[in-house]
Amino acid sequence: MIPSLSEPVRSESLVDIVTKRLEEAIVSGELAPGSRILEQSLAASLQVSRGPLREAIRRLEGRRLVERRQNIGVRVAELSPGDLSNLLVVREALEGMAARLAAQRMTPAEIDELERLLHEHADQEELRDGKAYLQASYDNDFHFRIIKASGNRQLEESLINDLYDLLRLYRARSSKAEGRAQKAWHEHVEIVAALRSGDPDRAEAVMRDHIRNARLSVEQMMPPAAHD
Amino acid sequence: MIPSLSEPVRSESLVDIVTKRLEEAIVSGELAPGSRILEQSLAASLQVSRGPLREAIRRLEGRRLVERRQNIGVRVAELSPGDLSNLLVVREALEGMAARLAAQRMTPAEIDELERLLHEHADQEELRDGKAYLQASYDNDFHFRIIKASGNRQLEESLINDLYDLLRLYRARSSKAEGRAQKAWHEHVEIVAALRSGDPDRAEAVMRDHIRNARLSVEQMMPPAAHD
DNA sequence: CAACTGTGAATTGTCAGCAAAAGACTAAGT
DNA sequence: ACTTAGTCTTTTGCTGACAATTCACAGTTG
Repeated sequence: MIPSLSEPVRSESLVDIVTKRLEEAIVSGELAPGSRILEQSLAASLQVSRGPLREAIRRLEGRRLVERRQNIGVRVAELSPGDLSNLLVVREALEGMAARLAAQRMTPAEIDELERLLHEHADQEELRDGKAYLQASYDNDFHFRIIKASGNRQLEESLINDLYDLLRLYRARSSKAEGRAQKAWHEHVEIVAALRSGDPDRAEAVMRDHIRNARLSVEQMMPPAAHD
Repeated sequence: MIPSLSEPVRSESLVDIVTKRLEEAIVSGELAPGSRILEQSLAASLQVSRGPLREAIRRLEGRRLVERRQNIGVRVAELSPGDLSNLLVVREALEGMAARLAAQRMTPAEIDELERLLHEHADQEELRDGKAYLQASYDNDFHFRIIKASGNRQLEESLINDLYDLLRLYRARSSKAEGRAQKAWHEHVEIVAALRSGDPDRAEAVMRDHIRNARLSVEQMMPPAAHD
């Protein structure tokens, strides 16, 4: 494809590229949580010098995706089961609010689109013969749409740029709870219904229930000693 | 004071020092929102080379306190009135949740302490002869205590390390609404009462009302055109 | 006189090298 | 055998220099 002439020729800075690459590697599990990052070797394999790499790492530090210890080195952040539970509490608060705002702002057309997504996924799931399965991309898409429909840019950034990245840190190794998929899908149906009703209180309550259930399901699978 | 022997002798890295210094300068208004940061001159005045300064800036980038544009430079983040309003919505969601959790965890002694803070401030305010005044340090202290009492480290970091810094960006230039001080104090009384009752729903509702009122007060003072 | 082009200064982006700290390994001593 | 001291290697922290880009301003042209 020929790029538009109005677009800049030059690509982003090395720091931007490296940041994205690292972010991708971390949330995908390519760089495992807790694993150490060696500047020299990583810089070599990315074909950049240590300067830009260090700056990219600093940015991820600000977003809590990596942790640095003085003169020791950088590690990919590691979430304890307790941290995960705590993050899901934060998510419950924020996405509950997002659903509240979305209920007041979403157009019927947008809600239709959301419902279409819902049924499309239901069909896919039937093909899989009832096997517990909840495709992450569908789930993300469903939630992202509602978050974006909130019309609150700060809320959107807090959730999508910060919180979801941290959550994916965990999701990279532990898959979703087994029996949750079908239940979660029905909760999505409830959410769409609440959004269509336009009732902010109901939308927030239903969304919070949904995320709270996800948290309880996760907590049930965790070693009880690790709850703190 | 003599430092504990178990503490390291060496100070933090230059990046850590510069990060703190910049953060302080930004939230205090010493570096005004929207103002440009020149690496060379700032590095010179801080007596460090550009490397550590750039890394510190990258960290603040990750926290959205500064914004960088390719080959142009770095600016201190600037919040529109709409952004402020949006941030207060996020705060309402998060601190509502913090109050909910705190209601279930705070000991009577902690609540007494909170109440002591409340009345101490009331006395100070009487001395000021009814003049509308809400000391920022008191207000922060009040809210911080509840946030920390939530026992949720992720929630605490989201609020204190991220959100409050962004909010202070704005507070640096526009002071609190005039008539709010007394009302806000009474709302604080309500919050303490709710916490003492141990009822999570009530605690969350009262805290959300409090922050929502603050937002509405701010929105009233803003140019209506800027609400988006 | 307006608009465009070209030149130079200022600023950001990147790199390589040096200094300092931490970690690993060996060897000696109790 | 276990601890301790010493040395060597690896890795991080920091600096200065160079390259690339942007911005400001003057000169030129229509």
